[in-house]
Amino acid sequence: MARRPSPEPAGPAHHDAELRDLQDRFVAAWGQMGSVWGISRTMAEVHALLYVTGQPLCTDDVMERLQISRGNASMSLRALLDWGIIARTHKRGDRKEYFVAEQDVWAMVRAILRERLKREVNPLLASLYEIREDAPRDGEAIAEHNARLDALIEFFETAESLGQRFAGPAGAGLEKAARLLTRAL
Amino acid sequence: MARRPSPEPAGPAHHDAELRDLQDRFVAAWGQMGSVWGISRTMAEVHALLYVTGQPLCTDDVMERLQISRGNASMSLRALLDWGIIARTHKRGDRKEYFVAEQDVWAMVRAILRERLKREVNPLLASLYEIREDAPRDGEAIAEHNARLDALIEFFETAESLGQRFAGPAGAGLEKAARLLTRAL
DNA sequence: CTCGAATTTCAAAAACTTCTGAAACTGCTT
DNA sequence: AAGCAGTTTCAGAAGTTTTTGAAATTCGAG
Repeated sequence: MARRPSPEPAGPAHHDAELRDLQDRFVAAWGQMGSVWGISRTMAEVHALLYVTGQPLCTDDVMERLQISRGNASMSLRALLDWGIIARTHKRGDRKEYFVAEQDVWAMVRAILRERLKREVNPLLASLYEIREDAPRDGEAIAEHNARLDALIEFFETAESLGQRFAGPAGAGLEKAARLLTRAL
Repeated sequence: MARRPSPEPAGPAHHDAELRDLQDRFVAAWGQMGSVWGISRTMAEVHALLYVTGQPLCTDDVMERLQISRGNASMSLRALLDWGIIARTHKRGDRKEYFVAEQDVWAMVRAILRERLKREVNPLLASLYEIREDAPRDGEAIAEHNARLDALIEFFETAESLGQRFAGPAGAGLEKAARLLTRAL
């Protein structure tokens, strides 16, 4: 069976290679970015590929296009599902799972923010609270130490609460916030 | 010569060990966090130590307290200087360099944001512009591809411009933004 | 229930990052 | 201008993360 028998009404043939090249360049750029954030380059590339093609792709498509192993493709796709920035789909009469990337950039960023708050900020706040609670209340050096911790705690509580408010899963919260700030003097 | 002959008017002796323990716990927590962001655990620990002690420390202090090599301490301190979240100082009649962490949390966060915009967002935007410019203008598939890139570009331009406005080196820009959002319905 | 396609898991290998420690360097002091 | 305290550099070692590929597992169809 042919791999992907013209997935949509084919455009002028000479554009296909060109498009593929542009997509590859985007995948590379986004992959670079990913490795600077906490996720692996490959995971970012898989996401980039799904985003930029805008089509449902299966594990084999991803493997072939990015030249990675089955295990790696499977792991990366799963991790992206956990982050909530890609979703499963199915094609009629095909047992395979296909994956599509969230196409709304703001929704994607909201999902990323939520996940990072959960993974990074919450545990940090928990540690800070613990440390703060075990601190004695007397002594000048201790008082200064506590003040420094409190300043940090206050900042992260603000971040957490703004995150809750503007990075919720539905709605235009984040986009609204951006507009509000853009217009503010 | 004694290492650090009571650097400030000593509090009750039994508190010193306790304070040290609290500081160590903070260093560990912040170090963890650092490794999730793009910086190395050690670099984050060095910063944590400087922040939480609030005192100027020299390379040897850092080496001893964190049990790391001279090279590592030197590299980490330098990287933190590059990020603009610690500064050099000197003590009268002492040839050594000492380092202090920025103590204002908001200023610290502004510095981190600025640096991350510069290192992560700017290069990505540059790549996106390049890819976008090389794209042909005709063909349906190409048009969709371009639309996806444009959505991303728009988002990162917004991020960049908000960053410019609210993460400037001086002033209360970021804190103001946070208050504005906190009060907004 | 059995078959087989699709997916997940995982131990080992490869790739990459961080750390060390000794040597090279810098620039102050005498 | 030699000595020296302090700092930086860097090649290799140690440690960590990522990737592979083959085996185990899942799950739908017959």
